[in-house]
Amino acid sequence: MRTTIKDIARVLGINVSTVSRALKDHQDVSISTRNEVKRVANELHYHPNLMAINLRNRRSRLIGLIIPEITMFFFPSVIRGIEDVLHRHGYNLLMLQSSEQLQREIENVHLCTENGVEGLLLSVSRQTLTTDHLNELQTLGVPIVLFDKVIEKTEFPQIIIDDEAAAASAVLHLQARGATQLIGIFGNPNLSITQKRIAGFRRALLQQGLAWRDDAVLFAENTTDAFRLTTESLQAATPPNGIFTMSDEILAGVLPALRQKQIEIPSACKVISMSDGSLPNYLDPLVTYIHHSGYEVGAMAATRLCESIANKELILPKLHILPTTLVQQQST
Amino acid sequence: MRTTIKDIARVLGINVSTVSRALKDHQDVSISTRNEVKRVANELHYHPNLMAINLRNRRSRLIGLIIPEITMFFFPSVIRGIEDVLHRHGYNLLMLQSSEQLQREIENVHLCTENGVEGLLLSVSRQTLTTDHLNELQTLGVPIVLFDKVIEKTEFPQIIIDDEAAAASAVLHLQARGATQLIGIFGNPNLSITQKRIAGFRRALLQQGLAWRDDAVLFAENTTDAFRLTTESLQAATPPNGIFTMSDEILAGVLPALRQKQIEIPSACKVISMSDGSLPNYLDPLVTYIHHSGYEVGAMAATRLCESIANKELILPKLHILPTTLVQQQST
DNA sequence: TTATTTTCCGCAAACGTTTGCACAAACGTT
DNA sequence: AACGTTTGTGCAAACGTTTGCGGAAAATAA
Repeated sequence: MRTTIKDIARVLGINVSTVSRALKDHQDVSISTRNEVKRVANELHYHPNLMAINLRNRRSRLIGLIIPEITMFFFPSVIRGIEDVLHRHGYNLLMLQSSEQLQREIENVHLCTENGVEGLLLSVSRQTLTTDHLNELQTLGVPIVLFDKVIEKTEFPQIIIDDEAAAASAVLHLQARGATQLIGIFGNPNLSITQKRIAGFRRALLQQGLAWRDDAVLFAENTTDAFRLTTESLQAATPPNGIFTMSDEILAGVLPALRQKQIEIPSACKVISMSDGSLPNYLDPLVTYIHHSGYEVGAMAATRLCESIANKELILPKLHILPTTLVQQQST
Repeated sequence: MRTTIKDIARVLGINVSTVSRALKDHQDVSISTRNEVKRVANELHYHPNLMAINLRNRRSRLIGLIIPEITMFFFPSVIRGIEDVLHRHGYNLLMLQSSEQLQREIENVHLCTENGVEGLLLSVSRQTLTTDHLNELQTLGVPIVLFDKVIEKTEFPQIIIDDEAAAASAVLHLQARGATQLIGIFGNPNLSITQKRIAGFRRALLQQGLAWRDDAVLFAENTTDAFRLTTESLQAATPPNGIFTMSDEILAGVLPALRQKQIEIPSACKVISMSDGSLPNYLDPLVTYIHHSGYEVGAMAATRLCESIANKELILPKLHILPTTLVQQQST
């Protein structure tokens, strides 16, 4: 049985309230009893019961994190950023997976409500089209920050990057390197992150007077999809000589497809991706990418959340846009 | 303000105890009031306060997970396995990072204690040499399961694979393919996972009468280390023609080093790794590896933990050894 | 009718804390 | 010596639940 404040009180023959105050160095308690209390607390290996404290104080020091699925792509660094910041602010992380299912996502939001999280970080599932399921939590005064996989139709604050510009600059880079027939492979089209990258891709293509192919914009749900789409694309009448991939996950499918078709990079086909830079370093060839830091996204999302909890302000600036940089590899 | 059971009671002019029972379809409450209660609960968007429930019931439905650092290697799939199983058993995950620091790990164990976790899953940090810091939690009757990064000197149950055999079979495979000068690159030598793989590597080397080089066993803390060590090794008088890497993280450093030195795989140098199979699929060339499932490790660890919570048995069989399989790639 | 059982609900204590308030003892002031 | 002040402690309520127990009203049995 865990030792409680009561046990300490009983041992010393004093009241629990005195023990409680002594443990937090309250001025009302004499130095001598404070020391006695601490001594006994140590001897009995006392640990405060957070459930009781939280109930009493109506706080939980818990932040909910809901992500579609924890894959090796992008999320590990995001979570690292989140955990670091939350730890620094004294919060703990309740991690939930939606497994790309809206139903699970909704359940998880409820779990967060019931666990009394003080804030929620959310990256939505593939099936999520609105943020209606967040309204109740918000009504309760719990701040919510969306990051990375966000959707367009929502008034919740979001941490993202300048997707439009990033995608556009990727196109410019491909063109500068001599690519003329471009395709872009994208993820879930519901996500605003995807829509914006498509927009940037398309805008740059048109502005630069580049060919607009039927298969200019492709959607891959995962790495396998990306592999298949790339392969198909390469079999077209005029195969692409420039490929933009919007994520590591997609890039991971594109490269093997090119390799299998024995298409040389970058001579026969240029490739550029958007990435947080972890995977591309391990691939061959080292592909050029628009770098956006997953760690930064996570850290920023967590920071914003903590601030908004501290200030009790629910109305945050809607968007927070993180910078991106071009990481040019010699080989591409 | 969240609506509570009291609010519902007040609205209906009945006692909270009746509401409580009604909500869980207790026989003692008439069908009609049960329905009334549920109706009002719905209208007021009632969500039970888990902090109160947990305090009252002395349970938390929380499982602590402490890992050194959430990287893209191995842990994502482990966490997926853990989360899936825990969710199925109605548990939530409290995720803590030790950032490879013993101090943080100890703090995190305390956090687990204070949050009243009902079980702990632990993968130790680089600095962890004993499991003394777990004793207190164990004394409290909280079951603990170690997985993957475990240490030798401990009586806690562990989920691991047959590391010795796996490493040995890797050596056999390299030899069968014609490699004669073998080196192995390993991770943290404190971990029993490392020690066992070294043992297997060494045993097979000796049994097969293969050359024992001064640099046969190397230790890399991370990918960068692995790159450096490989490069150095290749500059030796007799460069290796077979390399065994004990993890994806190391493999990710070895391949670029070989590539930079323009050493052909597998003609000039054979490579084999141990992996959960995610990364190797994206690398070029596709290297052969001893497959062990991260998902399985996580799922098994979580399953064992849930069982042991359910049965209130703290004494689990010490080791649980998961199977491995050789995944042979055509190219190597 | 009366006696017995069943049905339904309320009371109150408990889980481990925190905190406003009351109050006794010791102190300092005229 | 009579009065305020400070210092240290205890009492009790509260946070939102659950649950054993008791008992009134209703239903059934005699």
